[in-house]
Amino acid sequence: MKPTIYDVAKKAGVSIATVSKVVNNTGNISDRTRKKVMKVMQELEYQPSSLAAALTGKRTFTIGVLVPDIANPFFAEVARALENYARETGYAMILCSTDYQRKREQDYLELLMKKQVDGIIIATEPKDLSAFRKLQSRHIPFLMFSIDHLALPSHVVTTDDIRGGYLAGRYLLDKGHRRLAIIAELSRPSGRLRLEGFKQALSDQGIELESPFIIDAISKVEDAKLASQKLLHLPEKPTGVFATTDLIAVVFMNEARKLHVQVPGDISVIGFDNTIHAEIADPGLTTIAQPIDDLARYAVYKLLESIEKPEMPGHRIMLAPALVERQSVKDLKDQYS
Amino acid sequence: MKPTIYDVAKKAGVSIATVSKVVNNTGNISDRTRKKVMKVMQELEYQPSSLAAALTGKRTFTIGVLVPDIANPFFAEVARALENYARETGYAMILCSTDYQRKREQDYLELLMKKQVDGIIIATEPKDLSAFRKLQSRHIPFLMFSIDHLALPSHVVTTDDIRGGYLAGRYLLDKGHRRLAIIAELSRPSGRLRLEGFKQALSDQGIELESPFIIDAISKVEDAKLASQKLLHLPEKPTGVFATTDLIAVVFMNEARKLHVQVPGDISVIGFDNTIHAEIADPGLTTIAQPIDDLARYAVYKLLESIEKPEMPGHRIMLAPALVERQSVKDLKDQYS
DNA sequence: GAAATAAAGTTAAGCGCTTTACTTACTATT
DNA sequence: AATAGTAAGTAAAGCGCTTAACTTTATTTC
Repeated sequence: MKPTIYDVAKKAGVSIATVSKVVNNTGNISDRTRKKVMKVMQELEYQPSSLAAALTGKRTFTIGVLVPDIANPFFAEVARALENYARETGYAMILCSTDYQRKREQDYLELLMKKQVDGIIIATEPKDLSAFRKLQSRHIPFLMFSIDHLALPSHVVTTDDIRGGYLAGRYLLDKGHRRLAIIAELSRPSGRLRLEGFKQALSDQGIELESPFIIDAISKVEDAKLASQKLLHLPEKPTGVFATTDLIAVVFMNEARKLHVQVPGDISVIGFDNTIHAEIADPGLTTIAQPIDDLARYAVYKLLESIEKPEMPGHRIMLAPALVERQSVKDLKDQYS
Repeated sequence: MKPTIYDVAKKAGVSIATVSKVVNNTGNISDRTRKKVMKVMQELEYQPSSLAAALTGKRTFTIGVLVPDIANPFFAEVARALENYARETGYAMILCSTDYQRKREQDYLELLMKKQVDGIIIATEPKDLSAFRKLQSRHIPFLMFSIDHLALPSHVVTTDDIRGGYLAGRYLLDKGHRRLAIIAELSRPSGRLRLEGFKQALSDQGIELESPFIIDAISKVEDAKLASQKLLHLPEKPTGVFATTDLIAVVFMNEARKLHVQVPGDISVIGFDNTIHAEIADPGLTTIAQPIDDLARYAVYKLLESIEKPEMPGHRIMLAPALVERQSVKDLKDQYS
């Protein structure tokens, strides 16, 4: 049987209170006693039950992480980064894929509350605001990750999507591109913001993005294919395309190749997210990198902060994305390329 | 404050034992009382603390999952499938990426023990057997996923890698290929088994795989590039290549293209895992699919089974992989292709 | 209608820990 | 040597729940 604090106390000839103090490094314990207790703990391979500890008002040292789908490489990387920072601070992470379903979201939030997690990181667009209000009324700290939701007074840590779109646009312009198009996930806020930033960059140069050059797509292979084909069959093809996710960008490059349209020879492509897709793609995909590691660090630290001081008002932290240059964009001003 | 069982009991005018019985559907409770208690629970938004329940000897309804790296698409899909089946049975999943590091593995196992998880699924090659023996002596059920370890008497659920390699080999042979090569992850058991199966298929046809055609690689972009180049610069190039992971296969295809070697025109390629890479690749990558969903289902169910009856001896379940045909292999017997 | 049986509830102990309030044993101060 | 002050340790209550053992109430049986 797993040894308990009583076993340790008995074997060491002290009270359980003393053992508890040794374990938690609190109170006054002589060096002699401390050593004796530690030795016994070693011998018994004693491990305090965090369950019991949590029941007495201590933390559970567990956080919940809600993502839409962990099988999506972007969220997999997010989860990995979050996990790293959580582990560093002694926290375990319960992973929850909501699959964009309201029911799953609700179920998971309930589960997390039952388990009394210390806090929750939400990286999925909320379907059910009332569930979140319940978190609030229960004083369970939570934080929106990469999702901005004005209705919720929680902390928010997100990439500056507008800026990302702007960067993409300006980069293409800098490379001499003027006839531009975008394939954007308009069904998602981040997609719309990226579009907005992109438009902004163009209008700063007096260029307007016309609606045939704005194509809506979901970031799934099939849908991205259709969108790509639509774009590739435009009577007047753009010279530069911004896809709001790497997956869309890579699928676009494949479709282009099938039609003997060279990338970047005939059309330049820029993606978003800097996932493994961008790295593997051929040519390497120039893309806007979300600062995933920084986002994760801020997220975990902010969450722990509001676990400690629950009354803190929610901050909104927006981190700048960065351009990662690979080979998918041609410099039109460079006649040798 | 979060309401407790006492709050419910008081408001409903019954004892806490009665409330407990209503919650767990045990004992004898009249319909009238049950309804009354349920109503109060609703009003108070009462949620039983699984912490407290677990402390009284019940399950924690939490399992731990150890993977090497959740950011790796294959493990991301594994995690997703496991998560689905865990959730279905009311379990939460604590995710742990060991990063192939002994220290992290140990830390996480310790964490999971402290949290008193009901069981652990291990999808990473054990670095520290003694840690696992500790699990055994503590009677914490665990299960090896997609990893076979003879020293451990636990359940094992894995893909039949030998068979997978065999399938790959036979498929290439069926398509008329005779000069074959393999890029294999020889540092990992699964890679070695896949190689073995591949060799077997060839030797069944009286063909021997010679050592220049066996190239070792780690499943990372840089290393896969080097391995691919080595293969592509062989004086006598093979007509068919088996890469033991999709990532290697895709990188190989890219390197081939750079050298103006057509896939599948000049060289056919077959991968392993059927990850998103295979789907996105152009041409679509023919690959051996691991039955991830089935593996996950078996894994979760077997684990829960041994949580219920801890004394059951460990079974070894090996599921057959399946070939997924796309466009990366040319049929040499078909002169029109 | 009394005794036996079944149904519906309750009491109280215990799960493994933390923590407050308390006791005991020293050390320092005058 | 008496007093105060500090250091080291303990006793016991309580966290929110489950459950065995028990009591009370209702139902059946002859």
